[in-house]
Amino acid sequence: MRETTLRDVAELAGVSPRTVSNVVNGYARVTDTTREKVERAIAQLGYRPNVLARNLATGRSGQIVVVVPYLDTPYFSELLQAIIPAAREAGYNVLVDQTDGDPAHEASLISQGARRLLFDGMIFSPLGLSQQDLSVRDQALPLVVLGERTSDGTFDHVGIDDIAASSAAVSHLIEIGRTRIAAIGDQPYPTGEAAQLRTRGFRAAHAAAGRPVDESLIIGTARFNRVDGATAMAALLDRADPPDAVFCYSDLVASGAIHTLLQRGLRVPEDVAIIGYDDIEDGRYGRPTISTISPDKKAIARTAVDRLMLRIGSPEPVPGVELRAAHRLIPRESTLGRS
Amino acid sequence: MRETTLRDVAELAGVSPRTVSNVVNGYARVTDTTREKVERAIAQLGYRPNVLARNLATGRSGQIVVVVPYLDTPYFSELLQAIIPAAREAGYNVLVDQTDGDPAHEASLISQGARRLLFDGMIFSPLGLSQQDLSVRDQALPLVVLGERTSDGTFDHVGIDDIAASSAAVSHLIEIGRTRIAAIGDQPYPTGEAAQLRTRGFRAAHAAAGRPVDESLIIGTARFNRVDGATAMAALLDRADPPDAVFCYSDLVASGAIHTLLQRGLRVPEDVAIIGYDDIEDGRYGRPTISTISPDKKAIARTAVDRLMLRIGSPEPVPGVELRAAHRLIPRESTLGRS
DNA sequence: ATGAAAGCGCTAACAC
DNA sequence: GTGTTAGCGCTTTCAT
Repeated sequence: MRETTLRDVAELAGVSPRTVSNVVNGYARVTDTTREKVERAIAQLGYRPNVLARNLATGRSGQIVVVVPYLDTPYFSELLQAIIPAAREAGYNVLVDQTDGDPAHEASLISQGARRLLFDGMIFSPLGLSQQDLSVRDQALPLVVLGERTSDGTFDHVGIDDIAASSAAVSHLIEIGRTRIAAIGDQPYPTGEAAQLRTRGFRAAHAAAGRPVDESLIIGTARFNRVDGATAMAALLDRADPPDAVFCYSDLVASGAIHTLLQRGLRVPEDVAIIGYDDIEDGRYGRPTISTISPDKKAIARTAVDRLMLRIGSPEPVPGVELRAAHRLIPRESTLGRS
Repeated sequence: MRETTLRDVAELAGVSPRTVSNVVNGYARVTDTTREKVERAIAQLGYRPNVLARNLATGRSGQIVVVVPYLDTPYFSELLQAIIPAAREAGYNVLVDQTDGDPAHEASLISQGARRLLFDGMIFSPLGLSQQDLSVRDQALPLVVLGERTSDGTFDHVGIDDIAASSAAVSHLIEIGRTRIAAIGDQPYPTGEAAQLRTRGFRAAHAAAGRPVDESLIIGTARFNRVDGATAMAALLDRADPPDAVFCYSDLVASGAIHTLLQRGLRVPEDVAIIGYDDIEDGRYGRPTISTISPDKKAIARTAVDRLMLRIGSPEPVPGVELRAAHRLIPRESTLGRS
């Protein structure tokens, strides 16, 4: 059986398609009697607008896509959890894509307009893409970038002040009296901009305290996963002069590091204090609970969606801006011990 | 500037739109010379098909929607992580929706066809919906249901054998010599079908071992989160006769339970052994690592997508079937201790 | 406030 | 193998 169309409704109600459209979309003012007639016809026929047809006619899809490197990384899933309701509130559905951090995949997503018309805008959290790559893109696509990037003026960037946040984390370690502080997660290459900001914060905190940085205590990792943290921590412990505190570039890394420490019979924070980054839910329930930097995810989500809506709605190009969400230091057991 | 259309390409190449369409979609065979001409024109104009127009013409959107209760629950994000690539392989994009377990939201998603045409099919993991509710739905929407449900014949259901899996978990606790085994997570009401299967497995294992079930050791929780596990465990420990083992209905519940135990200075598994369900990544890195039932998530994802593709592709209604993915018991430190 | 009609850009009968 | 053409169902300009 054919689906009932707007035209069917118009016929039954004895009005033109135009009027039905007006009623459905609440555009122009319609007489109450007309509206009622139309609504009765809609109800009677069980009419529901064909979104596909509307999309073609309007040239908009009512969808945005959110691109993250890994969906099963708690930070991203928690962020997505916040983005989806915000987008829905704005009348948009959310498509999700994950790139596995693959630079080629990421590049194709922002350059190719193949799927351009499938979504009206994109919220993108790049991983394998350098700042350079980010600028070679389809300018027509409204874009908001998350994470540790800098806007080149053609898109908005929403993040927290990573250097300040990292510095606060390390300062906290210094304040509780630690003297040999390591960092796990550096990525000193073009696509590692995110990590490098953390490292700069690490250095800044040392400088502020008048402490020298032991470069050998800055450990690189390919990713920010538990296994990376576990491995790096093991390497640190195998040295002659292990650290008494570690700034981990994510809570997952911290979780992995703690795992290694406990497995070797060391105590956290008595022997080694640990602080992470992201404030994922795990960190609040592990043993010990993980001290961390908490980015305001709700604010990030809302800001990103709001800016994207603004871009989508604006006929002229909107200049790209840098937007900072709040963050705060949350000390927990992994630096303060059991209370 | 207007976007270049298929018609522009046809004109430049000196062929009909039909032929261009054929080339783009690889439908009918096209002469090599013609194809080359067309492809050159496409490249020259930077033509890219308008997906919206194609959608309207074909009546299909090339999108499926995956609906889960909570995106930031590791089990679901891990599942989604597996579903997305599987769907992409089949040529589909994935829309994501989360319901917060809200029955009204869930019901509207499967009944209202308002957004029907936005996706060709749905993979749905209901939470607040009873089996009853599930049957009152838009029959036109190809649907695959995940989790602990039963197909009513109009949709497919993909899950694992929850009773057998739960029974295996509890049998494992019995085998390691535990005698007072509790269960955390029961939900003895219409929307708690999932939990009830686990409880049945709990009973089955006791029966198989010729043990009576202490009904007072079956603790209900509203959800399967860490906080629920932590609270329920505390209640169990406050009793005169605490258990020496607990079967938790999810790894998150197990994680919460362990949190409470350690906080009270009890040892896991020496004092209380814990086994969970889901095999989320956290469980492999906590301290202790969590014994669990591991559903084959990749298999679930692939099976669900395959079945959905089959439903979408079939003109006649496809009879709904029950599909079981594999599961296995993974004993870890929370029952076996440190190795 | 409502009607008539022209597309939106593509697909797919139907011919040749 | 390729051209012709009629929609897909809606929005929206232009009249009235």
